[in-house]
Amino acid sequence: MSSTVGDQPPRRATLRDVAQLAGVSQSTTSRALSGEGYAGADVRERVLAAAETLGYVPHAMARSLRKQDSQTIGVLVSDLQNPFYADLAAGIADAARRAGYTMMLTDDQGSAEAEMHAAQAFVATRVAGVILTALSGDVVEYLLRQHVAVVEADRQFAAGRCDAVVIDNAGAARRMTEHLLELGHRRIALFVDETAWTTGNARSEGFREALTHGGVAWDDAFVVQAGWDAALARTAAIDVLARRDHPTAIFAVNNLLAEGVWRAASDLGLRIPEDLSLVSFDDSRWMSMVTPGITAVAQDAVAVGRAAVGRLLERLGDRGCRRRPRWSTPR
Amino acid sequence: MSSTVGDQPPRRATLRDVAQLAGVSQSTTSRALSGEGYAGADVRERVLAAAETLGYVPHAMARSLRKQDSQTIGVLVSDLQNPFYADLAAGIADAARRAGYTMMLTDDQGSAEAEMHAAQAFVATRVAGVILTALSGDVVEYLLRQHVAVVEADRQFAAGRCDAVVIDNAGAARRMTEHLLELGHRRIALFVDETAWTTGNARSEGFREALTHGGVAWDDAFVVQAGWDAALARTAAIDVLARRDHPTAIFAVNNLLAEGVWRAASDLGLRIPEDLSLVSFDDSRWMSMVTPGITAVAQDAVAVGRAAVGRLLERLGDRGCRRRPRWSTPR
DNA sequence: TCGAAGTGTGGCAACGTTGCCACATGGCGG
DNA sequence: CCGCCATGTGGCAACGTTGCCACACTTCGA
Repeated sequence: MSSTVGDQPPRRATLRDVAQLAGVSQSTTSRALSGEGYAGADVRERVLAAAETLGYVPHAMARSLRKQDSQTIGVLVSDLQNPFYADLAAGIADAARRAGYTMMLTDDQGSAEAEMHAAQAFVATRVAGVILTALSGDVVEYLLRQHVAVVEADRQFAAGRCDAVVIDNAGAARRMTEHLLELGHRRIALFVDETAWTTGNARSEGFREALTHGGVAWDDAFVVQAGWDAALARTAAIDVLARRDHPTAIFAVNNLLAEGVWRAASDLGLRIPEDLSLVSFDDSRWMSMVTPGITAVAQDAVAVGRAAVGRLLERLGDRGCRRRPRWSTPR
Repeated sequence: MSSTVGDQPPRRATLRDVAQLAGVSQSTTSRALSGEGYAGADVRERVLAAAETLGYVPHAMARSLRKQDSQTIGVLVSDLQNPFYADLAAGIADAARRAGYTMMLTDDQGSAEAEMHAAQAFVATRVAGVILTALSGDVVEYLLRQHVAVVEADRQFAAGRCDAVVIDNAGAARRMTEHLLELGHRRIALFVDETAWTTGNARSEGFREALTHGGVAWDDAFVVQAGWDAALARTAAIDVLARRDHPTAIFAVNNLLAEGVWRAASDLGLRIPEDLSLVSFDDSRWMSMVTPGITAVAQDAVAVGRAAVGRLLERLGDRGCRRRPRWSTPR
């Protein structure tokens, strides 16, 4: 009666509003909607109807604040434009959604500062956990100090201190190299990104093992630090391939480097695989389109993402059995 | 004195803790940290030191709840594994980070249900705004009913009812088609995804305009509803190209369809561009690698993403001039 | 007939912040 | 000498939820 006469308050409906409309207390309304605790059948019905008419959507932040837990996981990858990370993110998104979690996603563009910033944002949001492809151990240490559940994906900096989902990089690299040796190659170059990362390191290891085992001498000149993008790799590859005793095969440890090498070969008029064999980690779509084909270790990044979510949920003690909310999805 | 003797409470430090350690009230602590309102120089220093030692990170949710605003934007795209959407997301992520916002990202895998679910999650989180590539007008309507600021990207379902960032699809398609006509092509097929979308529709329009203007009769058989992925497009293309009066050029309205057509041409042993001209929307990396090259409308999805964020911030009345927090980034 | 259990419901505090207000100083002019 | 401003600081309520507890009513067995 004495209320203001504003036509339509642009304010979003709150639990209090629903309670008032249904003519019951907030406590009861909460119980009716969440399905925890007693609530009479008729009351429940009235409450649900009221919620529907008001278009009530519970305030996730308020809920989190009160319950001291969050249904959000933080995800931090290196570069969304790289199909490997995009796939990883897609896998995480899918699994997270299924488990009733939402995903807060960022990429650092190889910048440690951006990475740290993102980590802080995750802590600020009190995410339930974080999945990341780190640039160094620093962020992971920070997150662990903040008691955040962390799962490392793809590469590992804090082995033993938190969960990780990684593939057998050394083994795959070894098998790949053995394949090249079987084809008769003796001068094989390795294009590697970041040896400080477990991926680059393990793949180098596998490569070296296979060479040693195959009785091929290790040649430092054939290990190329090819930088972090296709353009740099292209330049580096042109250099290497222009040498007199150029390699007859190149092993690129990721899709970007493979692209660079491929372009370099194209620049130089080299045919693959006649003039140069090219093998790679990360099976990208273009590899099957490009004229003669490239052999690649198919890394199922989507699966890695899903697995990472699985690990994280396990770690959180959540068995993935989330209740569905009671109110129906709006039309 | 009478406090419990737990060694290290795993509980995260709160404003209250910082205040106690600094020996001032919560109010003062809040002011000192946020930089709003009075705070003596010495007090400020003590508070900052206390925050540092405790590793204090402000609780973003509590802040949002109190201030009734959120520093998060919701982003909903169709498919993260499609480079177009990945780029879009990357652009959004970048611009959002710069403006001090965090991003909540999901993809619906073409599922309207997943889309609606995500929209509800956004509302529940009380995001500041949403950027999306919608599947239909329903989600947009829902979000608008909930008074959420919405920016449509790539395609538009609620024209005039909310902001949108779209390119001149009709114009670009027209110019592309004109190019083909100039090359002498008269039998041109259009591979289109979803004519209910403004993208597909406008591109079809531009195509039709160019044909009409160029005096080429419209042939329904040359408009192919090619489905939503490369595999379907491939099959469809094989069908079309096997006809006696097969087209001499194909215009694919997106990168997936172009890939399908390219593979079909490859299957049939057709050379591009000698036997078949292929033009496309979305300039993907593979197009420049694949042997003879494909002409494409380079859509800068990253830029679209950035622009969408710009629009959204404008809409929110935020001029992008966010204050940096006072505490330094942890080591 | 009375108490105990069973079945619902409401009151209230708390989660971690912030912003309004009131209050405590000190220096100053009237 | 008193009141007033400027400069700081603390108290308190509120944001929207949830969960504990207390309470009211019904039913039932002793």
